[in-house]
Amino acid sequence: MSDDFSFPKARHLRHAADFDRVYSRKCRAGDQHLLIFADLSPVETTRIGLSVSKKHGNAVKRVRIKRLLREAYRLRQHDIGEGLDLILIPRVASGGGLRDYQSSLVRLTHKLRKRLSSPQTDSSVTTAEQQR
RNA sequence: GGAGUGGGCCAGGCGGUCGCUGCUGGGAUGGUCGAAGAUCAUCCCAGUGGAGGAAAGUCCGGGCUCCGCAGGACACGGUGGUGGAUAACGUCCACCAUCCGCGAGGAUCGGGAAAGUGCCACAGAAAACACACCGCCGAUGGAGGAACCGUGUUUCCUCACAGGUAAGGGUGAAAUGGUGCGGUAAGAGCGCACCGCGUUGCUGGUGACAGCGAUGGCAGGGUAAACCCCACCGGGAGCAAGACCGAGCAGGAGGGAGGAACUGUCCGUUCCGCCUGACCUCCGGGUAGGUCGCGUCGAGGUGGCGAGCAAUCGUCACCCCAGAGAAAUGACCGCUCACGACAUAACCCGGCUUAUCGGCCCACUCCCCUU
RNA sequence: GGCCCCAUCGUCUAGCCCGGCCCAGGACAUUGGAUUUUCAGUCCAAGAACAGGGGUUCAAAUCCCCUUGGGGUCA
Repeated sequence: MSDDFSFPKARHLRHAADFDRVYSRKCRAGDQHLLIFADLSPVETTRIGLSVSKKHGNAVKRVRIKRLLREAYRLRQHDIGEGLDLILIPRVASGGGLRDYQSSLVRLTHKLRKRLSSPQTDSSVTTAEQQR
């Protein structure tokens, strides 16, 4: 499993309802390259969504940032683990490369996972189920 | 060799590893159908395809879809030399006119201002109506005066009264053809020559128009990207169009006194109901969402031949060439070179405009040098 | 993706339709001065803009075209 770096469509966050759920959870973390919203996923896998505003430039520049973010997740997905829904928002003036996005992604998701797991009980999944 | 004009083409290349996506073939797991098997969903393997010359801006035109529509007129909007091309166009081609360039060539929203209306600041006598004003003249007529071998139908002077003129009038973007000669009291196309303009005839051309001739002394400022007139064109909205399926919630019709959970059954308990209707069946509209529209067939591409000056058209052969949907072409490494610009299809085409690192090719013009 | 609208001093705006008196007017703000023992207030004065480029015209903030930057709307 650890040598599988594929990134199929099931790992994309695709529906407006999913985006609204993650945004309304209001659990976010950021550094100079990225801002990440997170929530526990109703499915077993981790899914990511991308939001790149028009302030980043024309379509070529925005699509390039999305590709870098997907590539960063693809290469480091085993350091992140399963069961999260993430929305990645790049900072406007960061100018980050692939390595910047990789390190930011891993560090911020670990922080977010700890924060999502900490309230009340140990088992994060059952907590999420009870809340839902 | 230098300077330049017009047109066309390319848009880094090769290799390796990981990854995304459409299609085809094979396989695995699960669901549905009575089996063989079919079909759907997910995944794996192999093969194969995978952005642009502007994909951009959305400035025009068309296809396509829905809505509207007997016909006509008006309004509104657009186009604007002529002829052709085209599905159509505000596009393209050829030609004409005007302007620019020594030239190859380039530019032009290029109908009408002798249909009408409006506007033309400041300056200027006057801004479109021809005069008036300042001027010039005063030949002719008039008034006054002077001269004389001459007493006159004489000559000269003055006035600016009648009158004649449009040469000139600092301006202005623009002022009633221009230059020259003659002519006159002063002047004036008043006369003449050349140029410009109008009318008209002939010739050439499909036509815009051109050439030649005759004739008229001359019409008459600019602005229509001001209203307008003329000719031609145009129904409206747009794939988030539109078609199909369709949870949930609410609604309607019929049935209806029970229904649901704890539990497989009975008992029991709890909850929701008993005409202000729980629950069941059916119905239409249709939200979230999904499928199609949507890329195997097109105003399609490549090559040949033919028609045409060309745009383009005809014909023959071959080819199938992106199809996503929070949205696919990327990441890393190595080599190489001119060290890589602008910029990512979203229903599809034909154009225009704008952005752009550079490189290559063809045709032509001018200047210089050598043979 | 389609359709539509807007752009004027630091800010809010007038002028645009119908071109000229516009090197663009007003309010608030800023700066300087006067008044006042000082501050506030009041009065006087100054600076400061037609998004950019091209065209039509004698003349453009205004008319036409292109570009840039904002905004709205349609599931």
